[in-house]
Amino acid sequence: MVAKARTGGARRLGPRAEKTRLEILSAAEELFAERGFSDTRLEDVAERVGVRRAALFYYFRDKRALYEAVVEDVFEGLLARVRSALAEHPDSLAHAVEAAVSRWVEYVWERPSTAHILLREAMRRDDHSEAFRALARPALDLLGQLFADGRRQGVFRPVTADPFHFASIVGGATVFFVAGMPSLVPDLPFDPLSREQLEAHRRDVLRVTHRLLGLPGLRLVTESP
Amino acid sequence: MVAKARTGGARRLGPRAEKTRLEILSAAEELFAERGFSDTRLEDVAERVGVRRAALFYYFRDKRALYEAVVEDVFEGLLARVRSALAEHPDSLAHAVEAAVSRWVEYVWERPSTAHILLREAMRRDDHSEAFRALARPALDLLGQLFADGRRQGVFRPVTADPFHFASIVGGATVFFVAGMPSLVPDLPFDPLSREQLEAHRRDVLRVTHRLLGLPGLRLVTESP
DNA sequence: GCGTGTTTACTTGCGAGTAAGTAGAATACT
DNA sequence: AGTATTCTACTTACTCGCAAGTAAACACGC
Repeated sequence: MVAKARTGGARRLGPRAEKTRLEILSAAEELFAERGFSDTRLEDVAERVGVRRAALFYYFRDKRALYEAVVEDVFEGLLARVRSALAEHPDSLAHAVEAAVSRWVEYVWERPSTAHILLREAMRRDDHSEAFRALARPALDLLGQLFADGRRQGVFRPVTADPFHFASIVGGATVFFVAGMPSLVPDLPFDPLSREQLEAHRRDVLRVTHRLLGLPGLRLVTESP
Repeated sequence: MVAKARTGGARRLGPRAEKTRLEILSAAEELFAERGFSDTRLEDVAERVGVRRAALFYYFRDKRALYEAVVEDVFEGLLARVRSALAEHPDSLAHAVEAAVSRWVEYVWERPSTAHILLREAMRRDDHSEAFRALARPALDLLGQLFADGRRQGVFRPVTADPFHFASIVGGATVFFVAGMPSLVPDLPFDPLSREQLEAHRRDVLRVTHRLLGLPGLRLVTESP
């Protein structure tokens, strides 16, 4: 029986090849983020890597599989980041939430594909990527748990602090700030994605967090003078 | 000289035909919103209307022109709505802003295509639709003017109340609430787009508005007991 | 029998996926 | 060591299907 699946998926790769694979992944991440799935030409991905289109099929079964790999990569990083932020403050829920929100904002800013791809995935009416669901589920559970704890402990506003609405606002705000506003408002006197503006955004989002959850008497950790 | 442009654009239409044109526009609005430009098949638009695909070209020059028409339609409505809300409170900026935010949330909720299409337009890296820019510009000017007034009158927080960041948060939150969350969190125990949840969202967004602008001592108009 | 609205039946181009071939490195064989 | 063989990482050159756009014919009211 000669190898049936000559093409695509998991196989052992030499170190050289592993590098190309990562380059493909990263080129694809940028393009999928910028243009979305359908408007991304594999031709263009290949060109960025400096390789022929057909080479992509050596590493990934098809376009979809490449996309899924990208999604997985991006969201795994995100979830890990938020988790680690929460873990930094095991004693204070309020501080943990602040840290998590802060890190969320930073991650999205550092890797803007996150914002674009998250938005694109969120807008799909048909079913999501395998990869996406695999990460969305635990993320939501985490959030749910957090709110349950926060309300039980009396740290969060009793009734109106709701994970769903909180996530809409904080999630939406940052994702839109990074992925939407810059192109929406094209000729600004400042760079909307500069470090400075990021800090302004984070400050606002923390204020909002504070207000929505009703965190009692917390000075914002990163508030500027 | 026989008619050169047999196809597309502006022409006088009988009342019957005007109706079909509107049906096409509305079917296209839904599909473009759901799937985006590239993933929308004119075939499907036609089918919804109960007409053959080729008929669309009688009313619109090409796919792009149809899309532009949809965008124009949606955003004109939005801008008008917000303008009229502002006009309702010529004496109090604070109330005017609250009304505008409230109406914005409602409009997006009533016509969710707004959220989807706005997001899709905002994510484009290439240049926007003619129709979109034509509406974005005055909307932004309006916002800028509003903030200038608000700060001059001392109604808004002096330094940190910035139109760009404010729009990121309030705009992003609502748009994401309507267009993103429902599919992001698929099996919720409640309908995220019910009237009830809308009210919860609006309440939160007004709180956020209040906090970000530093509106002095305003009881939220729609706060529930 | 003429314009307005709609159809059927094409053309065309583009982009995903495939098949087969190949240079060169790695490994095996004597 | 030197030659043969196999594998790895690609390339070139196709196929194939789909969806936009076009041309010409056609229905139906006036």
